[in-house]
Amino acid sequence: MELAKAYNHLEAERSHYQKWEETGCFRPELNQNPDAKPFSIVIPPPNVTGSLHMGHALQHTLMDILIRRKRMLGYRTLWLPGTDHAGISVQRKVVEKIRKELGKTPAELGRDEFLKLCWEWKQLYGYTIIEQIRREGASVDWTRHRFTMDEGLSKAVRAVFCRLYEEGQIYRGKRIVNWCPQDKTVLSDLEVKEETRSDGKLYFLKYPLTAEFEGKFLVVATTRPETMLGDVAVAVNPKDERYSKLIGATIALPLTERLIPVIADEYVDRQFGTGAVKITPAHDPNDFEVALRHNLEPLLVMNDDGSMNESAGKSFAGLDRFKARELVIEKFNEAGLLEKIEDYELVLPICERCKTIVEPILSEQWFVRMDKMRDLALDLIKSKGLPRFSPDVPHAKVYTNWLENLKDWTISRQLWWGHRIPAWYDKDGNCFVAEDFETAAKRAGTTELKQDEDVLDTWFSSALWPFSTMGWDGEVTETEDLERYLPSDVLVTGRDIIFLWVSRMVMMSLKFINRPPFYDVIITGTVLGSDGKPMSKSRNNGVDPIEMFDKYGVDATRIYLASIATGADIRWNPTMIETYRNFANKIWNAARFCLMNSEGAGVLTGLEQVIESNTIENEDSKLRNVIDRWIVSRLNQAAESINKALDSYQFHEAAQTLYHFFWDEFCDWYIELVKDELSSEGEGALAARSRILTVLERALRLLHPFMPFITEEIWQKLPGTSAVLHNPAYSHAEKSIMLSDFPVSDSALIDKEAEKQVELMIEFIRQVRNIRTELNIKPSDRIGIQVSLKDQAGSVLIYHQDKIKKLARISDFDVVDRITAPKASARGVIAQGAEFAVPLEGLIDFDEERRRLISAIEKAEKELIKVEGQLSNPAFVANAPEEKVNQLAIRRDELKVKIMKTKENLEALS
RNA sequence: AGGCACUUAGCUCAGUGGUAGAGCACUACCUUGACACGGUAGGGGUCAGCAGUUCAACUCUGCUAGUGCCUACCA
Repeated sequence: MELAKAYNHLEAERSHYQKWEETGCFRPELNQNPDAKPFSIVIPPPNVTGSLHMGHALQHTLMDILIRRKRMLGYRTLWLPGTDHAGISVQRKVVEKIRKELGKTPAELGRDEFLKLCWEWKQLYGYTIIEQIRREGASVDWTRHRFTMDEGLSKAVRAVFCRLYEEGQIYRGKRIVNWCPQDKTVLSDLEVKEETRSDGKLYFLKYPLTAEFEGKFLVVATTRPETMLGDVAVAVNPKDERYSKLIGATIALPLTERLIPVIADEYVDRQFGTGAVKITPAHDPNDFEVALRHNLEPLLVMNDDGSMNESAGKSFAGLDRFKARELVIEKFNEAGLLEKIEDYELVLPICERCKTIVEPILSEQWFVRMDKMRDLALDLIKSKGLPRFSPDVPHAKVYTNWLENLKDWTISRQLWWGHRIPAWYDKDGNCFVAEDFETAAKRAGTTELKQDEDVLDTWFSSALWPFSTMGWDGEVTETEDLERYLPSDVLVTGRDIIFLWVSRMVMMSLKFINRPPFYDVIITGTVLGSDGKPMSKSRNNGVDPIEMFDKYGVDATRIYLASIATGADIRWNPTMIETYRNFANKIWNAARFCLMNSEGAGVLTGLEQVIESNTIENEDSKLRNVIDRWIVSRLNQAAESINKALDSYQFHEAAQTLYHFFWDEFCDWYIELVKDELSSEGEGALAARSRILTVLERALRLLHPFMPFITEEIWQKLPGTSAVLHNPAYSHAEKSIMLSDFPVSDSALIDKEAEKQVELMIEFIRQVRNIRTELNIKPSDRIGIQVSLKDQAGSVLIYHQDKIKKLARISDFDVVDRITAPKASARGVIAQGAEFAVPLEGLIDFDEERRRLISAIEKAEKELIKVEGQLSNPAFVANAPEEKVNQLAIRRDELKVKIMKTKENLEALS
């Protein structure tokens, strides 16, 4: 079997995913072990708005790594996929589409027609996203795919709404809410972002007093002068002596015909502005509270599109709020009532999605009470520490603090696309909440009912996602999936939706299922552009994951993403993805080499066979198979470290271990050290070929969760792979690396002695190579070498001298008791008392060699001074752990020997 | 305004109470039958600054300076 010279990722990616999906590899039902432990992840459903971005690719990669590894370990693994209807985002897109294509507004189209177009949109983009998730290699169970507006999930939404309403946890009321005049809907606090404007202004308006204070003014400061049209009072602090006489006085509100009182309220800060505050209860939450306390009627002066309404007066009605602001100032100025305008840095609330300035406005909406639900979530994290956030700092604390200060949740939205609120009104305005029209009608005693026009916040259905996707719909409350997979094991998501989503899933699951939705929450960082700023269209610094897949391959992109995911923000680094593309190529070529030399060989089923196959009686097998014992030991340590890292969600550590094990240890040393055996004609060649195939195969298994495609591509081609290598739970299934048994460390195969001996060989080869380079010896020149060795350290070098000769390009390897090489030699000292000399008559540059030795002595002496300094410190010897002291003492002796021998060499040279 | 995080080689970033690491970039050499998306050998850092705890601090504590993020109803 021969592989192409370079790895063609596109070809591999095309074929394997389809095969996996078709053969049911992603389904938990494939697992035939009745006692298999479940492991589940529910995907955060991507919005059906457009296409996936790098953040998705990152999160999906991490989830897939966890899932694939657990599957290979024999868990009954479910990764449940789905998509979100994303109410406001999709509605905006469709509104834009019909405006462009039909020149119509939603109102002109009508609700039903508009919704039809929304569903068409969902079909199209939902499909795109599903295809992209496939492209990522995500091993999700597509047979369980859910959409937030599927019938069952919608039923769950209605059931939850009704039950919370019946319990009084959902109510309808008039509150100051965040209003987006562009989207014409209310927004929850979490959907409102802030923008600092340094060019803001603070306007000081003079309000004329009446009656006994005729001719006097009260000056108020405001950033939104147009709201003065809705003023119902001016408030001062009751303790403010400047104004105490004016409390109870009347103001003739300019530009209106209205008279408003001066009132006293603790809310007013005497230090700020003028100490007098205009009270606009319909357009400011604080003012609303003040008005409630003083029994003042709010006056709404704005329309839902941000223009002024009739109540604002004839000259303002219909004017946009910002035009109205200009006009108010102009008129105040004309009347001599504008005291001054100051520059003022202000923070504007803006709509998260359309960036329009949000208007606080009095409106009737639906809310969920948060006090009791909040306590459910708080108890869970305080008493059981759930969910466990990773990284724990700072998220657990931020989450807890947020819950403690939680306010009621505005759940109605003035949209059409979404779950319509299951509330009906009779002609007298009485409200009937029920799961369907028939029930509502029965309760109302009439069918003349009108359903609430509004839909629910998208996050309402998302909050039910962990259990609604598993079949819970209020009527059906127990399913096999729920029993088995809830709580799911891990949630992988971004920081930005801890409050919006994570907290609400916790509350709803506890409330309705009486179980947490998940145990662990992995919070990933944000993928930033290469300029260090968040990726965005306007900055043009976005990186499309699909383009990366095409250019570098899915596997390279995946392991790159895994290698940097620490929970901190990630700056997109184009050179790193290239590094991992190169890594994929390295894997490919290593496999290519192994396959070129696989004649008659095959993967061995047990790793211990790698050592056994190189054990021959009546010979010193310990020396013979030391290199195999070394690589098997290193492989086991890699497996241990990878498993440990993934158990604690340290993906980058696992990625690094894989990279260095495969490249540095397997390719650079193991392959090079055994190369000669593979191509030999001798008896041993076959076994050696099987050994290298086996080590490669295990390495591929370790790599598979990170790089599913290339590993499957190669694995399928390795001679000797079959379902025998599968985890026992999948022994019946068609062969695939994704069902193979994930390597776990076998302590019996960890061999420190072998590691030490091979390290000695490596160190020896390195030193000889170093001498060659430093003394400018041509690569083509073979050199002779004299070696003086001690004990068994030496026996390894002697036994494997042919390999050493090849790798260090040595012609003669003379083992001697004492170095007798001529003066004109380069010398080296290695650990364990071994030294060597390279006689180089005519080639050696004395000065060069002297410089080299002096530099080596200096380096060692520098370290020795440090080590001796520490050892001669009585406090150190007394306080430091004995092991540390001993280690250092050994190091001191080593250094001393090394310095002494090197000095001898230096002397011999002169 | 509060809270949190970050500051390590030219660049992008790992990392640990006990001799500073990776990738890229850099220098020199190499068409060595897996791989130039490669190989070999190198150079390069008083781990932001100051002070403290400790036998020992890049690692723990405090302060300072920059940078970033989150939360908050101040007109």
